[in-house]
Amino acid sequence: MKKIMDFADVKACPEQFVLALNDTLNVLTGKWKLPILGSLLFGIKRFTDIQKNIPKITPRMLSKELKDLELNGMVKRVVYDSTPVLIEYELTDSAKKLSDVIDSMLNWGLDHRKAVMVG
Amino acid sequence: MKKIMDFADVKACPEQFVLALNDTLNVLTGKWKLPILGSLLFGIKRFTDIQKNIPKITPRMLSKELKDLELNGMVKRVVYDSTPVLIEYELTDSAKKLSDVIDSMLNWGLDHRKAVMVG
DNA sequence: TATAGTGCTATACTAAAGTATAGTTGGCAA
DNA sequence: TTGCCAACTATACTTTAGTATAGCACTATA
Repeated sequence: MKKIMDFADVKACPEQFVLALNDTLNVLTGKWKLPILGSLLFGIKRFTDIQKNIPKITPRMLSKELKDLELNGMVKRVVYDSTPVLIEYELTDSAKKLSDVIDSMLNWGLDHRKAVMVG
Repeated sequence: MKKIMDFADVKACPEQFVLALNDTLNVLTGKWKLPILGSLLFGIKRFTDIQKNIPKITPRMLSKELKDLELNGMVKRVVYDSTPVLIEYELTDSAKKLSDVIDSMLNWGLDHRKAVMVG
């Protein structure tokens, strides 16, 4: 996997900051991460529930992205050993706190649109 | 160009919010946008100055990204009709305000790292 | 026995993002 | 007149991201 960012040469920015920023961008970018996080914000969901919220996603991508989000501590995968086996996905506390970041992105985006309109 | 996000089916989120969030992500994602913005945060720069700050970027990518950032109202390109012709790049006011967003991303990233370490 | 639902995986593909390398235009300095 | 600097552009390429389509293992229901 290639790193999205490479700040190695922007000396003024300490490495831990680069890494932290990198982490944040990584859990937000790509076509499907925000929709998935958005779907899970409304509560615990199963694979097919998320698919219903995001009809255009393929099972391959949903599976891949959920794995990725799990690896990055954004999503908890809970397996119920019932018949049939049920699997639930839920956001971690950390992931829930992302909404503050999203708010600030949203507000900047709205302001920026206004600024660009006015020119 | 393909859209990065497609929230069309996450009904709860009004379109203007989707667009604004989309805009914010678009000016942040990709391998080089943050390094370039970071370089310009330290002041007005010329093409080769930015290249010196970010040695690994190719002129093709720098040119492409600067155009993109200009189109998105993040960067102003000023041409001095001197000999030789000088060209300067500087951040717009809107772009400077991005540092608040970046701060919030940074803080979330730092917290998240701690949370994941402990977890 | 056939069909359908759940939670996926496999294979093959296209499209977008990024890299490598060379070349251009124009002036200028040695 | 050779070579260099600035600010790029052109072409070809590789890598990563995302899509399309099919199928599997298991169980329940008709």
